[in-house]
Amino acid sequence: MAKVDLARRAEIGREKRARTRAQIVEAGATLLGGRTNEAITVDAVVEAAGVAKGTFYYHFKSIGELAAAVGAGLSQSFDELLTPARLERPDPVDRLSFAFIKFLEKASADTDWARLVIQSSQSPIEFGMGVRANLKADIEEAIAQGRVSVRDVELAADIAIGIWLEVTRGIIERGPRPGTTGQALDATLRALGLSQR
Amino acid sequence: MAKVDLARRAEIGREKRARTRAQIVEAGATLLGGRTNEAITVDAVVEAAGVAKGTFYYHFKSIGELAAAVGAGLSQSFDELLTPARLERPDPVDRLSFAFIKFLEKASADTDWARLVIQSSQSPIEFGMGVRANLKADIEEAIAQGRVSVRDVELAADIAIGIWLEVTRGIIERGPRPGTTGQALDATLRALGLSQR
DNA sequence: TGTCAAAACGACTATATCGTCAATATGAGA
DNA sequence: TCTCATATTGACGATATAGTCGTTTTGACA
Repeated sequence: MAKVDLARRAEIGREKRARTRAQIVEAGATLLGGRTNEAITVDAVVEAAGVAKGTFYYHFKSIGELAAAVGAGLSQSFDELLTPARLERPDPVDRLSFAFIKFLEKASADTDWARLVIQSSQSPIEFGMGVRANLKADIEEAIAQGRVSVRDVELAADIAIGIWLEVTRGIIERGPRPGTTGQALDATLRALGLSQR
Repeated sequence: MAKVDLARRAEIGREKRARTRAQIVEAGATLLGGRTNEAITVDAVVEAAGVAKGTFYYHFKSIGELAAAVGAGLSQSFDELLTPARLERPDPVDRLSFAFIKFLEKASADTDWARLVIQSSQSPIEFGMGVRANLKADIEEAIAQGRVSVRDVELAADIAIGIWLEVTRGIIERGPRPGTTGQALDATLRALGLSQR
């Protein structure tokens, strides 16, 4: 009777499910990044993803849940950009500088990604917090070493994040310019009052 | 026959019109500042303003037109904050510093205003452009005097605006802290590589 | 090739929001 | 008090979007 392997069936299901789900998440990311101010609709998402409406609700309970999934993907892209190089850098300022440059290069190369980050930065609910936590840890370490003139960690984080976000907006708006990345980093380090090691 | 003064009638109308219109604009400003991500609705505006739906459409063609009116009011508040003091300051760095401090103080004192500015900064369509133009003029003058190490005016503007916006977000999020305003200004001047006169 | 559980579909109802318009209210001056 | 141009009202039909659900398709495996 039990001739079918139910576990295998479920696995197949999971794989197919993952493909379609990825389509929807990608469409959602594009729409979320490109919106001006009005909210995105389920109809717009399913049209962009090329799936039926029922399929959307099979995968997500609401647009909010989709947005959360997009945010999770964004978090992952940040981690992938950073994690490998973080461990091998003992100096907090090196880590901070590396991340700053890396993110800015990514934004220059992938405008859609940049738009999405900018949009997501509006709601600091979950995604931006991880990045900020890393940044704050680096700054705190540098402060402890007496190398930062801005004493308030939160303020220092705001300064670095603010410069990064607005420079990224500039790249989106006016395109990447040679030298911008390095100059932006230098400006940020000066702003924090960082003395070289 | 012509016993009524038509011009006077029209004036009365204009006054009453202005009052109701102001109510709607104020409600719109609150909603636009407080929104998370979904678009605001006409129904929400009329409820907040305490007027009927028809009244909204009597004054505005759409939500977009209301948003434009709110943006115009915001522009005006910036000008009022600045203009009187701008003319009597010959030094561009003084002007820039004054504006930076003034805006930050205003944001600390009036959180609703700050929220609205943050939200409006997303769409650099018209409102933010005036502020940016002033800022760029000041920076350009300082660059011409050889006092700024960041040579790209657009980048310099992005840096100053970025710091201001994110510090303002911090104030909204975590409340104003003593010393933040001055430290943020110092950091901005360092970021731009400004040497004192 | 047939089976079947998971996945996808899309038509449908419910609800929200838009935008209109005929009717009513307002209020300064005659 | 009456007039009337202007402003305000809110019910209404039109449209857009949300969310449901019975039906159909898919595809690995027996």
